Amino acid sequence: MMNDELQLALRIEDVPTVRSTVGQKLRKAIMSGMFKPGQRLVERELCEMTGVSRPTLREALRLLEADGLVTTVPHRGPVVSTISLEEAKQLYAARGILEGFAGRECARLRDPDVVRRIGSALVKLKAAFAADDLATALEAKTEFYAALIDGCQNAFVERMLRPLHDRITLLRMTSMSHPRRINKSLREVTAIWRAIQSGDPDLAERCCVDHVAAAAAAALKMIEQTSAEKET
Amino acid sequence: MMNDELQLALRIEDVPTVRSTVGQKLRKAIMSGMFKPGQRLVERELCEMTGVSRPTLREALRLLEADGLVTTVPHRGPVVSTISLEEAKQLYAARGILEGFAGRECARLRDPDVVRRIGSALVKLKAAFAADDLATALEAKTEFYAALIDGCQNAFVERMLRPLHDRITLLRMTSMSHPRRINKSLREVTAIWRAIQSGDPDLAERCCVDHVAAAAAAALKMIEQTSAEKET
DNA sequence: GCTTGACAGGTTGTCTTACAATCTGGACAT
DNA sequence: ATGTCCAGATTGTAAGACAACCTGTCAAGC
Repeated sequence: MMNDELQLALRIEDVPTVRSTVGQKLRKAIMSGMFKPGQRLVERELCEMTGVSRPTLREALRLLEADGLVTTVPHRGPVVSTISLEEAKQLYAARGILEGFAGRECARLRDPDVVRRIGSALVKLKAAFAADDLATALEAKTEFYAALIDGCQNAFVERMLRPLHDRITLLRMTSMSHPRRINKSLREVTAIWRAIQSGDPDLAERCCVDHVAAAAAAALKMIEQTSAEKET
Repeated sequence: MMNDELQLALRIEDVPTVRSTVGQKLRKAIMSGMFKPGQRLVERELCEMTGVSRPTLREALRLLEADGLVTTVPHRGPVVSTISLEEAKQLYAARGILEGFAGRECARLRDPDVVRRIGSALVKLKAAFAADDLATALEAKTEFYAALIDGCQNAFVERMLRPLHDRITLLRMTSMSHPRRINKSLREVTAIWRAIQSGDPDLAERCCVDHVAAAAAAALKMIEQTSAEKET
């Protein structure tokens, strides 16, 4: 007989309820820039767009709220979350801690499957970079992080890290960060991979932390620049 | 004129909407052991208990679900979350990372107010321990952690760490951990405080990590014991 | 006896409608 | 220009309803 918990876990993943579907749809809409940070999300409009009722839509909004993607102001309704410079710093700091741990654990466990996934994501990333294909590069990077996060074998870290990544892509929406950093970034993620492959936890953690720190520096610089322009 | 964001932040905190009130009520009910892990939460019963309508209640449940306090199985409804031994390990690991960071940051920033709050929580804890007053001791410990979490000045870490603590008290509900560890625990938190007070980030981090590791060891032992008894 | 299948009851998932409380923006008066 | 107040718009919440689905029971068949 099947393990009860496993059975439940599968069911939770597999059964797509309307609210989770709508939640995913809205999440994509926000992260693709269709809804911009600071924009109000009027419930009735969203209902018409998605074709669901208000109660269901509101439940879906709670999911996004929990991930920090939208902020609901009482009696004013949901708004796509904005982020201040200070908060952005904290966001990257938090990501650095967790991703450092993920890297360390990947190197410690050295699961062949994980190593393979990270490697293939890297190959794809390099190819996309060489071909100047930014869309594919973004996709490859997503795969890279997904493998890294899976690889640390910690459901809690996973559940915390995914929203942070989402928030960061949302942040990029604000700051329109140009991926000119891609070359340096490529070297950094390659270093992470090597450290994991060679099973060096300390090095892997350091590489991850450094990588996030570098990304943070670039992103924050961009934000400062943007907000400085706004002042003018 | 008041800063817009601050104004919003205050409003979000201050205006108690029915759903957040109900959410808090349910949270307390779960964490006080009124609802036990694994127990089904029938929506209509909860409606009658809290006196709110089903849509509102369901939104409140989404909040708890986001914190991991309840797990909603499609077409079966919400259940108070249970935790396996493996998950408990991951939970403590995640807490260790974040709390280590919190300790490090507290020591680095050395905010006088934070140091004071931690100190007074410790005094209260020691007094409660001496008087064998477990309720007050628990309260003091909550204050201690609250100060530590506030002190790291990172909203994201805060938002991640609080649910973890909630989950751990829920876990204690399962394993009925006797606080025999309190003496050792007291020494550990005192060490954390000293490290923070003396402004030694590395030491503070290590103390926090050790403290969580010790708590984890005790709790996991208890869980293993409990589940072993269950087998019989 | 054990497994399989169908049935009944209960619960959730979702929709519809409705209305009070509150916010927002603008007209108006000072 | 500033403050006040009103009307429109939107959210917060309630109530009722029904289909889909799960669970456990009970009978039929191997």
